[in-house]
Amino acid sequence: MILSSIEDVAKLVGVSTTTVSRALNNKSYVSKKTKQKIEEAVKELNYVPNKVAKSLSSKRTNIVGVIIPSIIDPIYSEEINTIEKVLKEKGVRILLCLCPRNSHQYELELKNMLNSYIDGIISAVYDFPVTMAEENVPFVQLGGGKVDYSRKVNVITDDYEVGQAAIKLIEKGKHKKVIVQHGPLSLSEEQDRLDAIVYALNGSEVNYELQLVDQDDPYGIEGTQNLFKDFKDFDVVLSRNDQNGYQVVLEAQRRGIMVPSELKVIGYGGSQFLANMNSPMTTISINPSKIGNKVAELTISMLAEDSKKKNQQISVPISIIN
Amino acid sequence: MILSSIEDVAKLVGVSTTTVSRALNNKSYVSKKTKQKIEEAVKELNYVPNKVAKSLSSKRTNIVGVIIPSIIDPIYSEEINTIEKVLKEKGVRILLCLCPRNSHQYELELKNMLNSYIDGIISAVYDFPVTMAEENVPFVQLGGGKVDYSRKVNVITDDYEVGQAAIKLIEKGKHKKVIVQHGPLSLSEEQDRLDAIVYALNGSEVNYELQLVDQDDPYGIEGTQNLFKDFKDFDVVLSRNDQNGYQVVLEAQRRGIMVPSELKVIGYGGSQFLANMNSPMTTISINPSKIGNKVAELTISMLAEDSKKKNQQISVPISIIN
DNA sequence: TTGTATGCGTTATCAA
DNA sequence: TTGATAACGCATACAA
Repeated sequence: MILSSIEDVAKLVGVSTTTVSRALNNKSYVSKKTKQKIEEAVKELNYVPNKVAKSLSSKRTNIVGVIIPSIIDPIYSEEINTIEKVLKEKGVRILLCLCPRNSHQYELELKNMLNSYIDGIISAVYDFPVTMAEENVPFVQLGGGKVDYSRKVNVITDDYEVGQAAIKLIEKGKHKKVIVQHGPLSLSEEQDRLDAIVYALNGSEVNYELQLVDQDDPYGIEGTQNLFKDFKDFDVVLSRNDQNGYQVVLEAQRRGIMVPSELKVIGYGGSQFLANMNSPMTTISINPSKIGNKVAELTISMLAEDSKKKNQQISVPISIIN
Repeated sequence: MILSSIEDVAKLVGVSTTTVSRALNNKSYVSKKTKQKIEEAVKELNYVPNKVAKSLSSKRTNIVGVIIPSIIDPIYSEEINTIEKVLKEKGVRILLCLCPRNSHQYELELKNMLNSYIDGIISAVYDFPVTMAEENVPFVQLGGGKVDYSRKVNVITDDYEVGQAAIKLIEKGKHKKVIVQHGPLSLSEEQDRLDAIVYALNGSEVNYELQLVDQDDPYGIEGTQNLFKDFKDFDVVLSRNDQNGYQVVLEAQRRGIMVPSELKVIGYGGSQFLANMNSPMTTISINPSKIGNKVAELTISMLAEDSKKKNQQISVPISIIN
């Protein structure tokens, strides 16, 4: 494809590229006459400024990298959906990068993004110490359950709140045994949330057991099989996410177990997608759209200020979906 | 953030930038000695080549723009998931752009992407005549039901197949009335698929009615309400997508209608996400992961060949999920 | 095997 | 109000 450059426009009008640049960017004074001529030439040549060149000069791309572990998970879909829309309004676009939580791929991805096309990073993958690379870019941590002061900006869901919500949903003395599902505890996010939940459960004398569920089980199928295979006599499941909760409900129904009367299933997530599935579980919603909104706002302000000093830790309140 | 440039490396080693460039890109011969020195300097300075500069010079970004109407829809999530992974292996990254099907936003988005950061476009939004802009970029049409020869590369689901599959699922003479859901017919994709289905239904003397469902009803809630409000005595629903199908099943169950014995619900889509929801509907799966794979492959080959001449229209077969 | 000069398209600085 | 020149960081043609 042959594209016209600013020089083509300049030649056509008979001015310098400087003048064209000024006219198009409304910098300093350009006479109305030449400005008009330039605009005509732009149309005639179908000229569009080359953003790569612009970026090389300005050191700005108006692109942010977004790193998430999965786009299949409706929580992330919903967050990304909001983030993209809000950022777009501000002329910021997103470079999407899928990266497992615990892999060394992350460092590569990060390094790849740095010194490249991005003005900042939004990442839901943060289970690593802050690297030097990361340190020098506007970085927004998307999600997590504990404020991480080593990172400049976090938008989290307070694990303590989650624990307290869980204990409120589990009426004391009424249940025999709670199964608490969790992902691999090598991931700080998993460990933190589990800690908060266990803390809450211990505080209210509830009998519970832990179930480790695999990371690579996006639909909660395997976790559910194992739940019913490995555990007995439970009447509450605090599932790792709504997908797992949904499957637990399905399996319970297959086995003729009434939900929630005989088995209470508590989900975690609260994406609109699963909320509309009408599963008889109760869900602790992290309000993904709100999180997305906050993340986008903070990203915008970080980019605008061009000062990486301002630390902000924001916790988006949870809510309960029945 | 202060980044080191190729010149910093060159100075440190005491060679020219040309030599450094050659050493790092393995072009022509560089003595082992200097090469080693350069590598050390790179490490010391934590040098990473600036991709923007690289792109300005090479006219290549290794980024493709991906335009889809929604990331909430699991069909697109699943496609994007595959596309991102396959492209990543080849060093290609994706700029994600959400854009409604029928809005004029599309032209803006397209223009915005052109002359900017992308080597090509993958788009599930194609309900417009081919614009001049689009014409000059490697363009892959993601989805659709009819080969569109005006576009260079399509990966589609053959509407005819869909119609034939539908008619096979609707046993002749056994059903009273089929409701065929469809989106706004101003969208060619909707019109084409409906045509194919109607053609199939007419050919087998099945009684049917059409229901227009809103585009902005991502979970199929409203469409389902209207279905039961506006139509009577139907015993098959050919839903617009799995989300609608799922909701129809839910509402039927609420009303005490047995699915599928009293009401047969046929979904369309076949994302793993919904397939795992265990809804008693039958789904015509377009096999989104396969589509994503094909799209990614074709994209890679288009970019590699750097020749936009080769037209390819590929139809990914459907399958039935029970 | 290495270096010089030039170009990629734009913006900013300094002059006129 | 306009223009010449340098700079952004890298790659390549041409020389040496």
